[in-house]
Amino acid sequence: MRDVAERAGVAASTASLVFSGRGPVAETTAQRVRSAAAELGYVGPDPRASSLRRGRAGAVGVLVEGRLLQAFRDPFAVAVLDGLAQELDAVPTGMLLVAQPFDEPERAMEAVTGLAIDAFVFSMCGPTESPLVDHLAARGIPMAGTGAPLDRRVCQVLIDEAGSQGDAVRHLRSLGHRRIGHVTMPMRPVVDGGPLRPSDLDRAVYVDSRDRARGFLATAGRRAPVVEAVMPDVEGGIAAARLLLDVPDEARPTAIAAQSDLLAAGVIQTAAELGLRVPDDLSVTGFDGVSLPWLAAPLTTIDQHAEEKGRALGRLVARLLDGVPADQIDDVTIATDLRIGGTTAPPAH
Amino acid sequence: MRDVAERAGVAASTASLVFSGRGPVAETTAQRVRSAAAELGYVGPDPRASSLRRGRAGAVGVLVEGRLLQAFRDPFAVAVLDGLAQELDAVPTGMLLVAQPFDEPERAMEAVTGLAIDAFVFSMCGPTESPLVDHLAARGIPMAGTGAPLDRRVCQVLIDEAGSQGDAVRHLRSLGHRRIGHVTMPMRPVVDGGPLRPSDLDRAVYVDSRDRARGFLATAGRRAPVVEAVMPDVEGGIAAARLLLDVPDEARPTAIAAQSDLLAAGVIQTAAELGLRVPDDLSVTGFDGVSLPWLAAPLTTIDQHAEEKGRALGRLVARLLDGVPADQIDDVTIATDLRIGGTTAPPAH
DNA sequence: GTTTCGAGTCGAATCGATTCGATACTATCT
DNA sequence: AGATAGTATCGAATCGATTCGACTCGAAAC
Repeated sequence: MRDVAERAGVAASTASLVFSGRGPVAETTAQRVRSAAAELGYVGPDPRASSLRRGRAGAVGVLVEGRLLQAFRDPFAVAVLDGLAQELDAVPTGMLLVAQPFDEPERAMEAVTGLAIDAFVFSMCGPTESPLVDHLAARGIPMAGTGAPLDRRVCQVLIDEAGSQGDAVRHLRSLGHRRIGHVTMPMRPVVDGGPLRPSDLDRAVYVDSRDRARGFLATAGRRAPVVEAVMPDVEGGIAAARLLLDVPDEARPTAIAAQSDLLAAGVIQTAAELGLRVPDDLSVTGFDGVSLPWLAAPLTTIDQHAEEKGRALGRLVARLLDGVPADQIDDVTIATDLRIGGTTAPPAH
Repeated sequence: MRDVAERAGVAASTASLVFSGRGPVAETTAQRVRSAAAELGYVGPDPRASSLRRGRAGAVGVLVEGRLLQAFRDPFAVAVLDGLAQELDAVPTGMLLVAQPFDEPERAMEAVTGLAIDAFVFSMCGPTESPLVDHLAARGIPMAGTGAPLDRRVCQVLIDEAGSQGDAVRHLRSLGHRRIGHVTMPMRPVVDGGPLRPSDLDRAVYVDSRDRARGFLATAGRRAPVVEAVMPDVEGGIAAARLLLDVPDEARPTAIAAQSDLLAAGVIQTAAELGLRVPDDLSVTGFDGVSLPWLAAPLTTIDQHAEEKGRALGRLVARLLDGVPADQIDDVTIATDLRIGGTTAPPAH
């Protein structure tokens, strides 16, 4: 920029004003600077230097737990991210993906340590605690999340997990179902899956799965069968559903409430494999309210307005970037809606 | 850092050596510096300053065309990104998402202008040209892509689009199919969709869709019916398939080659709606080779090894970051494989 | 005819590290 | 003892902008 300024016959500070657009510059001077820049092939201030001086990097970190491939397999995760992107785009601020492998969480630390970011987002509900929080707090980087990590330094966008899951179960009960099963998402980064006892919930580190399971038990009864999926995807739903459905008729639930739409899709597929018709022989509810155009019938589900959730998160981040201290920002709660589709009906008998 | 150095009784340069780990420092000195840092609550060098001095930002830009929600709906896109992330994680380098809305492509320019990045990746095959290329080249930022933008300053990871699509068609022909239809991805950012004439291909800006269509026509015959989908997703496939299948029996193709697995899923769904059995009444091939666990039968498809493609891209980026000039790096071509599943069979009559 | 004002410009300080060459000191070898 | 090598540390220059207060100058106000 120094060269450009020299060539235009102005001080470097004036050239800076031309490029940044703040401060008064005569139009003729600006022209001269711009043409000097063009002649020298200068394409604008170096973002690195600009970022140092301004104290702004123009990007926020976004944590992705596990592998991208797996994290983004869920349309819900992507929808939240999309909403977040919409709001951040207006700031404007970029999104810097930070991977946190399940097997070596400290990798995320190393990555974050060297990254120039203005804020950090835990966009998916991950573990209740994270070493990142202390580090970021020490660096003065504000944080936002959706339920986790549980720390008052992290601003949250929440939903009523337990209550919403209860809504789904109440819908099933109102249809007449009494034997209702539950398929949960994993309760921690790596799980074996399989039947879950109520007491197991106390060791959960993923609050969303845990609280939904609690909501389920509170509404369906503490003896209702609960199975934890190994992964929160269709395959996970298939495997979990087999445990619930591949049993003698009299023991089989007449309805299954799954903790996500993807899991519900797996349940539906397993039902088909076992010759059970949905909703005639088995009612299925999901959770999330994402679009799954490949399902034959629209899913009965709890719509948690993923995109809006992401936007709310983005607005929180925008306020944090504006300098509002985290402790002056109230957590936001998004309302959820029971959306009745074609996968629930009264039980056959 | 100055304060930390002072407190530890060393020069700032020595403290820097302690934190960066390069250069010899006596263990006792290092200890002193570290404990001084701990006492002062210093958590390491400011990435912004470090980035300015070192000339490295520790992040690469990744272009996302359109909205995240839509771009990441395709597991193929995510798988490529995942492979990319794997390699970049080893560098290590973060991924900075840069959105390029269909309606205002210049937004991407503004975003990129202010971002500190060391390289740029066009991970999905986008338009043949992009204004970003000139800008990034001027800033000396190396670029890599998968087929687009077509510019010798952009290193490419490619597949044989036309030949691979031809493989799928040859498979169908070898089964005895003679009336074969084709469902293409969009040929430009915004399209109306619908029947496509061979001459339309000359106006395409997405090279992958175009070349696959050319490969199709070369193998299936230039009069074979081709329909362009409005979006490269399941819904797009459904709508396109209706145009091909909802016709009198004698005009209906006995097989459809889709340009992506998602489109193929849409074709299969439409077939079901119309009472056509797959593969008995209609054979369907996809393209990509991604995992779609919600499909009843495994799809016959062209596996283009998405994750490996992403990793190859990542390795290219790693070399560029190592300082190898773009013109010294040869384009990489990934081999594709025809993977025969349960959606193709000889025609009924 | 002075004062006041504001637009436009500039110089210098600053953001917070990294790096290079110089220097001091210790250990090893002849 | 003197040369040689190697280790540890330091000072100063540098990366490339941004920002603040000071300054100039012409026009408007009194």
